Amino acid sequence: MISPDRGGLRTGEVAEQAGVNVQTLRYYERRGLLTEPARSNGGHRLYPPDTVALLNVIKAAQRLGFTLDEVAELLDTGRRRHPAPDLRQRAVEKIAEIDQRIADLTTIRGALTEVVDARCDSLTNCTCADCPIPFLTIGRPDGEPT
Amino acid sequence: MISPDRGGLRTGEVAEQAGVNVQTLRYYERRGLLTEPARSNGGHRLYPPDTVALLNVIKAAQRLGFTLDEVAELLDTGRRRHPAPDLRQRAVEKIAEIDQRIADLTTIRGALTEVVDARCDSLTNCTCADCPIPFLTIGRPDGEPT
DNA sequence: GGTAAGCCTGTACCTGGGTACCGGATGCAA
DNA sequence: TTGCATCCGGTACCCAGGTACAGGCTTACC
Repeated sequence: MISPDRGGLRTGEVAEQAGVNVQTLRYYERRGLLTEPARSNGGHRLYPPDTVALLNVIKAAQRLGFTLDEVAELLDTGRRRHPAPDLRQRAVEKIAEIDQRIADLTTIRGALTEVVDARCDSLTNCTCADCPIPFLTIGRPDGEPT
Repeated sequence: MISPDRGGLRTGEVAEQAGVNVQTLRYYERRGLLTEPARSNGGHRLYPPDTVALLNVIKAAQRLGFTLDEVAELLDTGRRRHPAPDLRQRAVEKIAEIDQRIADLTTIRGALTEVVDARCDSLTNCTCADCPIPFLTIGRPDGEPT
């Protein structure tokens, strides 16, 4: 089952091999993650074979918490052969972001635990003693009382 | 500066006291978080005074990580005077969700640390020895190789 | 050359939590 | 009664990351 060489992979082939929707390929092209591929005489896209690997890299970067804009930028600086301590720099920043998110979630978790421990039974008319709900000040923008 | 009693608070008053946009009140009404208030002869909404407190409760619940749909449901079961061990139950489930999110973030953090430690310099053409990027299998749906 | 699968562009839609704008009606104080 | 602030309903828009559909063209295979 050797596929015929037409000078590149077709959208459907790339999409299937990368485990991605066909529409997503065109979406990534619009977003600048994929450069515009060659075309057949009839106007069909013909992707270079390493496109599949590139898509896997993109998916890996997404799993690392980078947004598509960030991935596009990283790929772009890579293409331009910048001096590029860029990736490490970005990774360090991402780690800080993640630490912050974990800290926030931990705070919220603590508040939820309080709600459970106090045996709150209602958001608005909780009958439990020392109900913590009115005092939930997590991340409240101002210190105003409830 | 005693405001005249017209049988309820106007949207602008509620919005200001709750620190919320006026549009948000109508949005919450559509979403079922606020019941439809009484109206003036001219059709203007007149909210009962405890609406401000209710909005604070909603905001607190949001900060705990509940979606608006979940808050609406919790308020609804509260209104219907269900037996309602509901809130506790939901809180316990939320805690489990949060634990999962923290675990995911921790995994990602580990992978990012690897990238930083290995001194990766490019997403696609990293020149570092033992580059971990191709092996980033975090949360990959299938075990297929990169 | 026929036919079906695949691809093309363009546009609209989805989730979640709102925000903004429009033209017209109301509320309220002077 | 006049004038201005506020409110009304309806609709469109924002973010991110896609997905879906319509109507028409190309490619591939027999």
